[in-house]
Amino acid sequence: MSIETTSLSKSERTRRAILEAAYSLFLDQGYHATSMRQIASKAGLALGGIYNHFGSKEEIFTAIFTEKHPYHQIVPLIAASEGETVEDFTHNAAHALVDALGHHPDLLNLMLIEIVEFKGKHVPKLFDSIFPKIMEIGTRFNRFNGQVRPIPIPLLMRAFLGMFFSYYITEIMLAGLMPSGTQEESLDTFADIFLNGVKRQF
Amino acid sequence: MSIETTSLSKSERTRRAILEAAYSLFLDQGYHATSMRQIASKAGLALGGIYNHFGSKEEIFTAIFTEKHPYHQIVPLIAASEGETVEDFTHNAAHALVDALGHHPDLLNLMLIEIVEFKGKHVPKLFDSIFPKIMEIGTRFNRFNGQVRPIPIPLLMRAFLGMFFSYYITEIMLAGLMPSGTQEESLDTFADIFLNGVKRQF
DNA sequence: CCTACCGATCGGTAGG
DNA sequence: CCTACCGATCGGTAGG
Repeated sequence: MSIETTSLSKSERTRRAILEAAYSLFLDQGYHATSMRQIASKAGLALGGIYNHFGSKEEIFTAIFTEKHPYHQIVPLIAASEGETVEDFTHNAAHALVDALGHHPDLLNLMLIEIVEFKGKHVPKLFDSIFPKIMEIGTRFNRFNGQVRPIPIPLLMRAFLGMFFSYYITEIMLAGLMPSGTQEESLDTFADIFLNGVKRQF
Repeated sequence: MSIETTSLSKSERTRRAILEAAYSLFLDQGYHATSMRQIASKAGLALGGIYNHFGSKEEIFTAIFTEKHPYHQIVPLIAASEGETVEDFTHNAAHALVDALGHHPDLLNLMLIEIVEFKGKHVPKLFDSIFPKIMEIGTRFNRFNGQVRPIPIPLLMRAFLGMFFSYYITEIMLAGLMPSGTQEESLDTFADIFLNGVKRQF
C-alpha cells in the first residue's frame, strides 16, 4: 500500500480511501448497518463526494467483494505452497494460509456478508475469475498420484477449502468457550484430519 | 405446530406468530435489512402491537437465536444416532442431520447473522445450555475406544461440527457452480474424509 | 468535491 | 392491540 499510494492519481487515491473505509466498516458491522455517512466520514470526505466515485452503496460492496475477496489471497498462497508429499503440501499450505490471514477470522466476514445480506447474488461473477485457479490447485493434488484416494478433484478442492472455513467459523463460534488448546494446535489437528481423510491407506 | 397451537393462550399465539414471521424474514434478509413493520405485517398485527410482546427488535432476535438455533435440532439428532463402529455412527449421524435439516442450508443463516451482524455477542449465553450436550456426544466417540486416533474430545467435536458447517457453506458458495455431483454424494465424501481422518490406521 | 436539501423509512412510544 | 405520531437517520441528488 505504502509504495503504490504515492504514485496514484488523486481521484484514484480517494477511491481507495473510500474502499478501505467501507471495507473495515462492513467487516465490523455488516452491510446494512453501515451508512454512507460513516463511510464518507472515515474516508475523509463529504457524503456527496462518494458519488463521484461510486454510483450507489451496493456498488461499493461489489467492488470490495470482487477486489478484496480472501480468495485472492488464499488461492495464490496455496498454489505457491511446496511439498513432495501430500503431507508436506497440506501442512505447508495450511500454515501459509493461517500465517497470512493472521489470526483474523473476520476476513471471512466478507463472504458471510455476501451470504447473509445478499443471498450470494454476487458469487457467480466472482467465481468465473477464480475457478481456473482452483482447478490449478486441483492438478497439484493430482500430482500426488497414488497418495490420495480417488476423490473427484472439484470435491477434493471443496473439502480442502471447507477445512479452512470450518476452522475459522468454529473458532469464531467457540473461541475461548471450549477448552481446546492453542489456535495453532487446533489448525494442525484440522489439517491432520483432512490429510488422513484424503490419504490412501496402506 | 398444529397440535400445540390450539392449546396456547391468545397472547402466546401472537408471540409465536411474531417469532415465526421474524424468523423467516431474518433468514431471508438478515437482521438490519428487516424492519419491525415487515415483521408486524407478516405476523398479522399492527406495528405497535409487537411491543406488547417484545421490548425491542433485538429482543426478538435474541429469543429466536436461543429458541430456534439449529443446535437444538442438530445435537439431539447426533446424540440419538446409533452405530457399533465409528464408521456406522459417523455416517448415520451425518445422514440423520442432512435428512432433518432438509436441504435448507439457510438454517445456518441464524448463526451467520449472529457472526456478521452481532459479532457473536449472544453466543456465550447460548453456549452454556449446549455445552453439556456436546460433551455428551464426545463421550460417544470415546466409546469407540481404539478405533479413533487420540484427539482431544473438544477438538474432535469441533471438527465434527465443522464438517457440517463446511459442507453447508461450500454448498451455498459453490452450489451449481462447481461440477461436483449430487448433494448426497458430496456429503458422503465429506463424511468419509472426516471418518478416515479421525480413524486410527492399521 | 462540498453544502444543503429531498422523500422515505427507521425503531419506538403515547394514549386510548 | 391499534392509531397516530415522534425525532432520527437513511440513500441519494441538485447546484454550484
